[in-house]
Amino acid sequence: MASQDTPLRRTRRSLPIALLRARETVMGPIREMLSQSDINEQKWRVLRVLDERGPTELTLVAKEACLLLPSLTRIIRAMEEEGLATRATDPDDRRKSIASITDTGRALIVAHMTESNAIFARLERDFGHDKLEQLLDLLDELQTLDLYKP
Amino acid sequence: MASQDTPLRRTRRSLPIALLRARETVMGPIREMLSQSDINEQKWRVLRVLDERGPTELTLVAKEACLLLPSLTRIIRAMEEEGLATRATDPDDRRKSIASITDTGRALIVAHMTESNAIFARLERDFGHDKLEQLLDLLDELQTLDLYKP
DNA sequence: CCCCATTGCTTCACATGTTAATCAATCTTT
DNA sequence: AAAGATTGATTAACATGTGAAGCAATGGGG
Repeated sequence: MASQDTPLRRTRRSLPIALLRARETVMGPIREMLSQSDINEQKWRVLRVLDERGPTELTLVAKEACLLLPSLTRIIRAMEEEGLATRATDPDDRRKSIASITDTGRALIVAHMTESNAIFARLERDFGHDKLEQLLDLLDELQTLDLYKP
Repeated sequence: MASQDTPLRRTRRSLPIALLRARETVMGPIREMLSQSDINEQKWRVLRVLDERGPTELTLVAKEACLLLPSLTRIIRAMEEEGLATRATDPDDRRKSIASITDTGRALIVAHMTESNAIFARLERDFGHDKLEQLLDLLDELQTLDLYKP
């Protein structure tokens, strides 16, 4: 019984948990939106990267979409089969594979753009423009830290 | 070719991506620490919840540890087999299952507490105490929003 | 008491996350 | 140019994420 009277770790606000919950708040509505198209959050991120950057090598797609390469390998294969993306070998370095979005993929973005914009408009309205910018600034700066043991 | 010259969506800072990257920055060192004990991030979260709250019903554990119940079912089963947690049926409501941490589980927390504290100390030192508090405030407030379609 | 909706949890099926191993292409070094 | 190291990507194995279905226990009306 003594073991549950004295937690070994102080109860305090946990940044990892706060980040998880905040993500859930923002992504919940996005996931709901995407569920109407048999597409998920990861494919949506890849689509947007390919749309914004044009043909892009997989390593960079993974970095931009916050995916590990093994995950991206599977996802991009599925997206090829669904006609959302195509791939080609980089002629200058045949190790590299370069992915591109298709017109079908673009159509999918178009189909969801209005609602996606509406979700972020609600975020900006309810949270406040300045606080949102402030939050993005803090998160951007946090990303630059290196917390691994010195 | 025209299709890749005109991204359909403006390139702008993405909150979902920023949250993912920030999480990676913070959790990377934690994962590295835990990898020395055959324990992962999820089990670590569950351990901490059980340590801080004492015996807790699974639904609440899931909420606190940011896990869905199907995931928790598997994780807690593994933790039982590893001797990190125990379970019992709530006598007042036999649908509920109440989980508790074991001494072995507590020992695991003790084993990592120094390094865990060091990681968060580096975070506070490099990021700044005030900015960290500010970030936590913003994230806490973000969590309270409801962005689902009205 | 019985129907029946609800709650708490589990199971299932499939997708992604993660690490390590593997492989081919490329680069470095000699 | 050959040996060794590195890079880009895939595969494999196992864990978690996720939505839907299922099941037992509970709680309300009628």
